[in-house]
Amino acid sequence: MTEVPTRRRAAPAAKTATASKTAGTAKPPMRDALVAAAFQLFPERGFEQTTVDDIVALAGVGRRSFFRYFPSKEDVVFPDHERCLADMTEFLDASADGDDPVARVCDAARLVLRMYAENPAFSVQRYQLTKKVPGLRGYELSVVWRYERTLAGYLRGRYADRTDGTIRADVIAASVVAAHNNALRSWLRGGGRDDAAALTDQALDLVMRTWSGEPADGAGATPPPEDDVVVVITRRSTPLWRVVRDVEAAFDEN
Amino acid sequence: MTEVPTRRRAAPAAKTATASKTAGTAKPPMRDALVAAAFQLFPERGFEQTTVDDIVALAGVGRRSFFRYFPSKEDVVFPDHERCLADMTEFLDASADGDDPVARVCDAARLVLRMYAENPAFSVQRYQLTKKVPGLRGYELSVVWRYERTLAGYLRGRYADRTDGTIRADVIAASVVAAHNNALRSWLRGGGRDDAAALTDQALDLVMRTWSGEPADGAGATPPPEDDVVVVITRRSTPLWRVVRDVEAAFDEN
DNA sequence: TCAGCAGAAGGCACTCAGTACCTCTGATTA
DNA sequence: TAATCAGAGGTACTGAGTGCCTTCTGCTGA
Repeated sequence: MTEVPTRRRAAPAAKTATASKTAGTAKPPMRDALVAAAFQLFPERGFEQTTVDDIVALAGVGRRSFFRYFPSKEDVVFPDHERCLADMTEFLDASADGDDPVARVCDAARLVLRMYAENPAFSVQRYQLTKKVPGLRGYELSVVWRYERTLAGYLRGRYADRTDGTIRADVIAASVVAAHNNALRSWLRGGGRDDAAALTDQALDLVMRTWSGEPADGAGATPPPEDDVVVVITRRSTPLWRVVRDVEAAFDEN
Repeated sequence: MTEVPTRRRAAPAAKTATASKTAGTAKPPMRDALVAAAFQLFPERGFEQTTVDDIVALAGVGRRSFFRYFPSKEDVVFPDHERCLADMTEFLDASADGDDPVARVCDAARLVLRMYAENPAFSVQRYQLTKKVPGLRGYELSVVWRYERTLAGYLRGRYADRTDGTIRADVIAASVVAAHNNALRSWLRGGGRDDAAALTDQALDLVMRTWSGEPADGAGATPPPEDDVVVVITRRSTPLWRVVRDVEAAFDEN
């Protein structure tokens, strides 16, 4: 049996969810059954060699039902992105004017990585698929594009007063997505065993250092003022709490 | 009637056949006839409402021939990208080590815009299509992705000696593509009447100012060289939890 | 308790993209 | 003139995706 992403989604299955409450044990909703069946077959035969008929036969449901839950065969490979996209939109909508816009979109990108990291085995399996199937790669690109446009839309709003607002928004959004994808891919290549959050932070750090805290209109990438930089030199053997204390002290200086 | 990239009507195919032998990459006229027929029908009925049978009927050729020239129905909408991609690869391969890598990829991006600008009417018509047909947008994304990977591949080579080489390459490539697309879209929205080159220069200027001429190998939490010493470079504005995470990640490395 | 209702699921038939395989035709060459 | 070869057409097939209708099931109100 194959792992299935966290059970969150369920627009059509909402009724079933409440109904299953009375029934005690929830029977696996059809959507999850289809994903499970698909991800049992894909690694065996490959994506293209697996027909929708194969999937519905294994799941024991009618063919027509497949397309009720997934508009296309590709959609079954990315069952959670709609939800994640909604989360990201919501997260950005909840942003305050005082926030650093760049930091905000970086945090929004972290939501996506968190979704992947919630089910490492599933994510890695999917990565194996998307790597070799051009159709799936194309689908993934359109998903990524929607994330990028969401981030860019937010930034365009925040940079509305700048003359170079839209282009700056687009470029920063692209940078964030590229950095995120870089981290995500290296995490996936590592089999999902590394610390995904740390990888992401490291990748987004370049974006933050480059784009964050640029108030002036039309100014290039101004390196941060010297006094803002804190250098910490320590040893691996030092207890973490002591490092934290020292960093905190350095931050508080002046 | 519709404009087509390189106009060559399909009539007696004999002479062109011998010509193509000498010219090497000269396009068979049937290919152009198919593109012309497609772009006559698409604006009338829409992309999805036009079947391949409609196109071949109008072009007066067999259905099988369509798929000999275009692997998919979408391909007929982007008949020149393969060539442009090859040009870009060639251009980057011809780069010298002394060149500024960022300036080089910006120039490579200009090649793409130049291709669009060669046939403004055709480009604008295609833009109208891709805007409203999700399938075509997806196809376009995969084309853009290939350009981006080409640029990133070049930059990865140029930044091979940097610790943050791959991520820097990916982020800069994404920035260049985003800036280019921003300019391209505003040119297309303007009906292809503005000065495309000027728009592109303006857009790429932000990328140049931001990324060009940054020799130093900057990094957040740099992985320890060989001994126990860990160097963390951060900024006061960075949230403490993130610093802690970076330090932790640096400690865990190796 | 039952009729009726609504929504979820199944079934059927259809369109169309894309492929495999074969034939035909016309030009070139031995 | 015969052999060959490449480009084009034709036929039949698979499989994704859709429209429409039927069936089932669980809920609700009389």
